[in-house]
Amino acid sequence: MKKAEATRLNILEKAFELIYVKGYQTTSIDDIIATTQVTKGAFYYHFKNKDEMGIAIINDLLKPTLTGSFIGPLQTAADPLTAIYQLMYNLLIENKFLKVEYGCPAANLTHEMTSWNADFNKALNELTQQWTETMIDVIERGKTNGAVRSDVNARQVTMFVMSGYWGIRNFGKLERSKEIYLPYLEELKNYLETLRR
Amino acid sequence: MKKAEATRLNILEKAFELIYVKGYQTTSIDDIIATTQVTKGAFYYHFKNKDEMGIAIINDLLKPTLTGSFIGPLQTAADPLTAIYQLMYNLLIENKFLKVEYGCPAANLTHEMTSWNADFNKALNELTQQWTETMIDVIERGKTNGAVRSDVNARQVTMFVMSGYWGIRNFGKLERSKEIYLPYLEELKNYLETLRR
DNA sequence: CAAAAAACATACTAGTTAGTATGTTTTTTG
DNA sequence: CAAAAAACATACTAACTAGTATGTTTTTTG
Repeated sequence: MKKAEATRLNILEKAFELIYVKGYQTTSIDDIIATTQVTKGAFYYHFKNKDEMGIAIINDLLKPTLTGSFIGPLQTAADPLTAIYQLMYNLLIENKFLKVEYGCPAANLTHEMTSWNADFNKALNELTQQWTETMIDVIERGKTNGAVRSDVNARQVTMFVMSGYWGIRNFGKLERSKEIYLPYLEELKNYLETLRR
Repeated sequence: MKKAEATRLNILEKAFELIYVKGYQTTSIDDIIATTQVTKGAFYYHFKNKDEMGIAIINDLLKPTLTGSFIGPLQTAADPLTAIYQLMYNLLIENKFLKVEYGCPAANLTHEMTSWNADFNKALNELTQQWTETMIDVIERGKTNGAVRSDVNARQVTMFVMSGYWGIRNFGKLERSKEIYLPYLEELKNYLETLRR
């Protein structure tokens, strides 16, 4: 039971790529088996149906990535405000995997699926919660060690910052150029400075 | 040529409702003609194809609404910072048409369509530009009349604020409750106050 | 009011979709 | 190494999709 795991992972990765670019609804099973070179029998051996595969993408691919690229950099940071800015800068400008014209994979799925699919909603909610709670913790830590003003509401700030991130991804899709991220990042920096003690 | 216009408008309005709730790709022509009680012949008399109808929804329905509900309140305002906050509050909390679980119609279409459909991209870009430019003007006006600090970068602030709006709509879809808007709105208020002279 | 154009109605088609039925091959295990 | 289970392969189906072909009805206009 080792090759089978590889097949499953291969399906998830290729399917994720297609869905990131084309959207979930418009990526067909036939698309997926064509690009994976896996037959339909193999696909349905590993997944009960398309939605189960979609949920698996969130839980088995996105969650670990989130932990690595989104959560790790925050937790190890000395100064929380700089860390938040640096994280956003990295995600928007440096990250080679996320493409400006395709936006944020998690945000895409949220937009497309959450209104009418409870399973996707649950999985994506957990994903988001994890990021949110981490950022709240980091800010609270900053309040304790004196880097952040003590009257700052950590949850409010987190919601505000994360909303900005998702929203600027929307602009990116419209403009199809990372240029559009720059004024956002500048103002994010200004805003974060107002929280400093 | 009066009844025909009514038929066309009826199609656009019902189709928009369906698309707002279900998404563009997953709303079929058959769905639309079923809820409008209009036959397929009538539909294709008014629209060359599905995409032409989609673009018409943006240009003939969304643009006028934007002008009324999003742009008007900004232009007539005395204090720009309060006006921006009030606009966001109204859109998120008071507005009876926009539902928290379905998000922002323009953002939904942007997420779903812009990556691969140039016509949708263009129409949605124009829509967004109109709102952006208005907000920039309002802030610049505030700088002139002394309500806003003169070192504030109006475009940066606009991008930052509008990103927040779109992003918090994402959270709303996940949480399916307007409660989630409140911490965002509080922090928006805090942020806007830092721009005051 | 009659001819012409506009507006709508019905029946159909070719392609695509998720999913299944029924196999065969490969791997594991006693 | 043989039986059993896991992993994969092929061919099919029923439902749905956007769009069309070919009508009929309604409205406009000279």
